[in-house]
Parts: sequence; structure tokens; C-alpha cells
Amino acid sequence: MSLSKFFVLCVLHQKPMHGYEVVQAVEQTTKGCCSPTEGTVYPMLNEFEAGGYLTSHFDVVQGRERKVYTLTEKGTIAFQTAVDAWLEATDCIIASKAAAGALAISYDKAEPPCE
Amino acid sequence: MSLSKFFVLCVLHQKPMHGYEVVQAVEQTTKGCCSPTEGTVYPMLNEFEAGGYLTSHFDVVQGRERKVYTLTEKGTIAFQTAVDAWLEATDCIIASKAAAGALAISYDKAEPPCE
DNA sequence: TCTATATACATCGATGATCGAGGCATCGGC
DNA sequence: GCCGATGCCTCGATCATCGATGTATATAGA
Repeated sequence: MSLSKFFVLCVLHQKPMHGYEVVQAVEQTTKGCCSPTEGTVYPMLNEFEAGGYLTSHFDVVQGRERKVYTLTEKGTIAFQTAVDAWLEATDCIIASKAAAGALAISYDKAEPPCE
Repeated sequence: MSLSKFFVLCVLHQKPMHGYEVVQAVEQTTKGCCSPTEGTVYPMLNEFEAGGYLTSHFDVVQGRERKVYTLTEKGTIAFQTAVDAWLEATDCIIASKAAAGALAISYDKAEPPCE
């Protein structure tokens, strides 16, 4: 599972959202470290729905249609297992980090290696 | 920074390693959740070196040459800032997870969404 | 001695993922 | 009326990764 997919599930785990909101929520949640575009997120939401990880329904707000996505039980399980893997990896990272001090800036802003 | 890059820096943060060892260490460290192949890792190590994140030197062990990579100060800083971003994301994930129980299986084995 | 696996490095065409432009539409503010 | 935000969506171009392929040597077992 890529980071983008993970954070899409993460924000939908918090509450159901429509596509445009998901894009914004992922960027805000990760402070710009993971910023998939609409070109990535809309197809991803459709794939998740096709795979049974999400359901969707249309809402109308102020005369405007919104396609609101909700995590299914299958999606919740997938997210929770991904979280466990994340936390296991966190333990390893903390162990690796123990020999060095921490810095307090976003890694995306730290000129990460070749992109 | 992709997960692969992150974990390559992570394992090299622990100790200097040659390429083949890096591939194995990343897979073991992440329990298979992130398993970049040699086709990914060797070019990545060369890019990191070209970018000043790593240095390398040749060792000879039992008559066989090894190219051992060592994290530079620049690489250490990049890794540490990535760790901080990871830990910030972990806080958000834990908050998101608070409403649901945890499961104890690897997310790669949980039929993740469309790959 | 032969075979198979592990070790060790490396390249690159094929494949998969992502981006961003482009398109359509409506609302709200100036 | 114009512009930015909101809301959805597609797809060609670009980027990242894989896995096959190649070379070489060491080790283990038959």
C-alpha cells in the first residue's frame, strides 16, 4: 500500500468525506508531506469503492452535488492492519533514531534525496 | 520521499552496509511491508551518493569486493527530518485510530486495496 | 567435480503509479 | 461580469519500480 492510499483511508477513518475534501484533508493531515492530486485521488476512491473498501452516496449541499465516501468494514480492517504495520515500523525507526538527536522540521522541506 | 528511500536511509542510519545487505535489511526491518528490489536499491544508492547523502568505499571480504555505503551528515539530517515527519503522521494516525480497536496482522497480508 | 544457492554488483525495458492540464459545472465575493 | 473556490472527472506525459538479465565468486551438498 502506498502512502497516498494509506492517508486516504486514514482521513476517511475519521469521518466520511467527499472527494475534494479528501484531497484537502490528506494534505493538511500530513502537512504537505503527502499531497496526492485530484488526478490520483478520484481514481483511487473509485478503485477503493470497486474493491469494497468504501461506499458512496450523493448528497446535495446548497444545490450542489457531492459524492460522499464512507469506509466499509473491509476498509476499516485494511486501515487498521496498515496502522499496525506503521506502528511496528515506528518502533524500528525510533530504535534507529536513538543514537541521534531529533530535528523539528518537515522532511519534505529538508531537500530529500533525488525526486 | 518514498517509503523505500526512507527505509534505505533508516537501515544505513543503524550502520554502514553494502548494497546487497541494504536490500535484505530493509525487507527484514519492515517485515516485508517495504521490499524494494535490487533494481530499485542499487540505482537509489548511487543517486544518494551523487546527492551527497552517502559516501562509499570498497572493502574486500574473503576475496570478494563490497561497496560499503555510509550515511553522511547531510544524509543523517535528511533521515532525521523524515523521522520527525513520520512521528507527526503517527500522532495523527493514532488519533484517527482511537475510535477503533487494533488488529495484530501485517497490512501487506491484509489484501490491501487495488495494487 | 558438478550443481544449486547465496552473495555481490549492475542495467534497462516493461509495467505501474502519479501528476497536472484540461474539461464541465455552480457558488460566492468583488 | 470576472475570478477563485468548490466539486467532479479523464488521460497523456512523466516518474518510480520491478524483474529479467548479465557477470562473477563463495559455499554447501551430492
